[in-house]
Amino acid sequence: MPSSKPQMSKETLLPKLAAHVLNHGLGGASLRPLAEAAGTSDRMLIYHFGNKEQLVADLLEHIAGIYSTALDAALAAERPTSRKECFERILEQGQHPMMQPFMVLWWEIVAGSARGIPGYREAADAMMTKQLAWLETQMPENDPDPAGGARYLMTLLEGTLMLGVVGHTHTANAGIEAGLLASDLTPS
Amino acid sequence: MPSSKPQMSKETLLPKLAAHVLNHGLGGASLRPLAEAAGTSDRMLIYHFGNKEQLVADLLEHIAGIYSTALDAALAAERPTSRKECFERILEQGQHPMMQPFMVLWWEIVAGSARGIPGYREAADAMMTKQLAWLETQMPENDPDPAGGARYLMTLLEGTLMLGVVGHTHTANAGIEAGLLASDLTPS
DNA sequence: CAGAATATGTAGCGATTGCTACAATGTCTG
DNA sequence: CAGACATTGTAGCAATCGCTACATATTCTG
Repeated sequence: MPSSKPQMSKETLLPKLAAHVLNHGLGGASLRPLAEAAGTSDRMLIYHFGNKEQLVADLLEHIAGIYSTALDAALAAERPTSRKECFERILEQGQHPMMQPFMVLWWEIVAGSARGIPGYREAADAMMTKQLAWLETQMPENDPDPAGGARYLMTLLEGTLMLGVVGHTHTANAGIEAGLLASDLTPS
Repeated sequence: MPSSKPQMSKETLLPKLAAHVLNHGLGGASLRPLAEAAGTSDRMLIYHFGNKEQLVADLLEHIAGIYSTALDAALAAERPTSRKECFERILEQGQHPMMQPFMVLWWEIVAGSARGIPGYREAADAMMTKQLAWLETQMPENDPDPAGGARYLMTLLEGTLMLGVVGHTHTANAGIEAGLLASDLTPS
């Protein structure tokens, strides 16, 4: 019998759990469907994580880690030459259909963070911190204020994403056109 | 017996339901607690709204209406003199403790909109449309592009609020400082 | 090999979920 | 007043919830 024991643990479970959560949401997920997606039982999920709250917290931390490594792997080959170009590249990437499940989950994390559900805020904070650091590396080389500029672009980016989610892409686009151009300090 | 019949209906129920939802969330709300908060029974909620999905949709529409009239009543006495002042005023208002329950609910609505839950997107869209129109009336009198400026400020505002929710107020503040000042087209 | 510790299956508990069947009140219209 | 219709209470159903008790298997340790 060459079949070795599956030997489940938190670490082997979390990726499958994360995959399920990305497709079906986090708040509405219950133990039995989660367990089935991970090839185990609710009984074992409680055994490994203690309770559901801890499972969700661990899961959020894991997802934040996934996001972090995804950003590390997404360094652009060539830097943009203006803040506007930088903004548009990143926005395009965030709106890519491949990113959609993650974006849907992201807003759930934001909502959980606002409501103070344990684990949500820490995960959201970590992801934003990571994104900010990443964005700093993507700023135009000749930008006079890369740190401030990255924070500025990030604020605009998050606002644009939110408006997009509620069907106001046009509003954000017009806003970007009216404001970002005027503030693009990048020397041309 | 002078006590007249309460005569419940959708219209008399919705305000009490909205109050409960503002304090306890929308997604996690179940019929029996909602009914108790409204002084009735789950049986009657189903009777009046047909099913829970319709109840939530009606409730969201009602809450959007509340938001709309609140904005109508919140016209500033005097117009700001710069985009930055305009932005800061509105942000301060949005961060007022009184607004907190509404903001918490707002992110839940955004998350529901992203996930495509019926009714959420319509309500979110309506509230953003209303806020945009209101913001246009609050722009500095001498702004060269009130329409575009309002959309620009709104994008920045929503980004700032989101970053604040996840513990990145400092990031948004630095971004505003670095970007909004440079793009303030208002003649001084 | 014996016993301890770890890992897993089976079965179920009490609570809550949205919703319904049925009956009993009203209240309004003819 | 009679009957139609609108409103409401009581009771409960099938499903699902997080979680646990108990027994069994497996693996590690002495």
